[in-house]
Amino acid sequence: MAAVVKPHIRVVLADDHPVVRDGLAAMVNQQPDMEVVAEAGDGDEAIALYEQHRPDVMVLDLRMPKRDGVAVVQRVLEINPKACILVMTTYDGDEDIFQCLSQGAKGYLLKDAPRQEILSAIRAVSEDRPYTSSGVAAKALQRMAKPSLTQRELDVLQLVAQGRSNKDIARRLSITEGTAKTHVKAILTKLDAISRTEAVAVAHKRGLIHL
Amino acid sequence: MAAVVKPHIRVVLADDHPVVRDGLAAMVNQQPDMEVVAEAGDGDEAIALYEQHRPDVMVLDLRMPKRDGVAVVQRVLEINPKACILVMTTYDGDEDIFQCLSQGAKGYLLKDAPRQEILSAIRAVSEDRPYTSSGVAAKALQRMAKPSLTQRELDVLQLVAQGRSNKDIARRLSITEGTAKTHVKAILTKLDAISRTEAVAVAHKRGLIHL
DNA sequence: CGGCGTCTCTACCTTAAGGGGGAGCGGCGG
DNA sequence: CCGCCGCTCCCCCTTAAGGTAGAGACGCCG
Repeated sequence: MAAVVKPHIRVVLADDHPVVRDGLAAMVNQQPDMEVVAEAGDGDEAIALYEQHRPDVMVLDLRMPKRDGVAVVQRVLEINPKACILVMTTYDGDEDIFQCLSQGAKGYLLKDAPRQEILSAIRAVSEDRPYTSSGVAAKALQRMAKPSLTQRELDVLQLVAQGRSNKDIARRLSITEGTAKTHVKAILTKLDAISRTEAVAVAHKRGLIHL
Repeated sequence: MAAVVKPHIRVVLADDHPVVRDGLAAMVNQQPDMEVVAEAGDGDEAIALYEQHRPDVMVLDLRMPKRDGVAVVQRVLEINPKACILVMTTYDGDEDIFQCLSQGAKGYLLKDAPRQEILSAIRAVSEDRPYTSSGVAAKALQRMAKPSLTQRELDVLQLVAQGRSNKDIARRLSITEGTAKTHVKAILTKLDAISRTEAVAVAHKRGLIHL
């Protein structure tokens, strides 16, 4: 076969909802310059299909069974550091998107974006141009200004969100109750919350935790 | 025009994500006996398009801007008590589905359902047969066994989930702090939680509140 | 009408949570 | 090498939260 003048953008989709995959596939396959070559329903499948098909673009849902978007981005970039990954999510408060982008995902997209935006995002990423949904850049700046939680604090926050007491948290993390309180106090300060329950609300809104 | 032997099932879709609407539309329009006649992106639009097109089936997302699924079900059934509504949601813990079903929605569906299930649900509802996603019946029974919260308790719970203190809740609801505590205590008992934070976690898991 | 559930309020008591400090220790980078 | 940061632990103190118990007012339904 001779060289094709206008090669298709080969796309792999990964989303746990069949209806979303169908929607994306319909949109993509309607384009003359795009083609869906595989669809994955969970994180493991996404990685396997990436390796198998080596697509130009991978469209990846952030929340998936077995392995979430962040982990998939990591693994795929290990396989191919030049992989073009477009991360998709439902909620714009998701903290994970920053993790994905800083790890090397080329683009980020909200699921409620209109057709045109989704398609142009795929095109941009396929040409190795970064794409970020409107407003995300602004959010990134806001986020930079706000104090970030340490890993330990995120561990504690997770347990707080489950309704655990300081004593309970201490037991689970093998630390003293006093230390647990210290972490909780740090969390309250950083999230600008008065009570642990408010901290959970704030953290959830910012996408620091997923209930 | 003569009578049609096999009339199409006319469907109106309502979902705030274009990609989901596309997916559903692609699935439905591929069927020889179905047809999407309109698509809505929010609750108000959904009601307007129902009135305008009088479809055989309305597929409705539970969480939508402007007016949520419960309100749309109510309004549409006021317009046409025989309307066939299929409610769709992402999370199976959603308490609202029971409200929709008891209000007269004909079917309930999870968004991560496979193509075949979605299509057969639409067919069932179009023939006025109820359809419920597997496991929902079981959940309904579980739910019946569990104590339900009063409206006032739900009001309090909502504020608790926002991280408000008892005193704050009392002010906002124009009651005394003691009464607020009484309500919170009732909530803790009914949800089988030790602390307010755990109550929020449990309530969120059961879909009693949306953060 | 008489009971039942809801919402309201009360008092007392125990425990957990939050605020304000200080301090030692290990790693990492200037 | 020294300082910064994260993790750990400790003190004391105030306040909020949770447990127990009782009671009055209203509306709904058998």
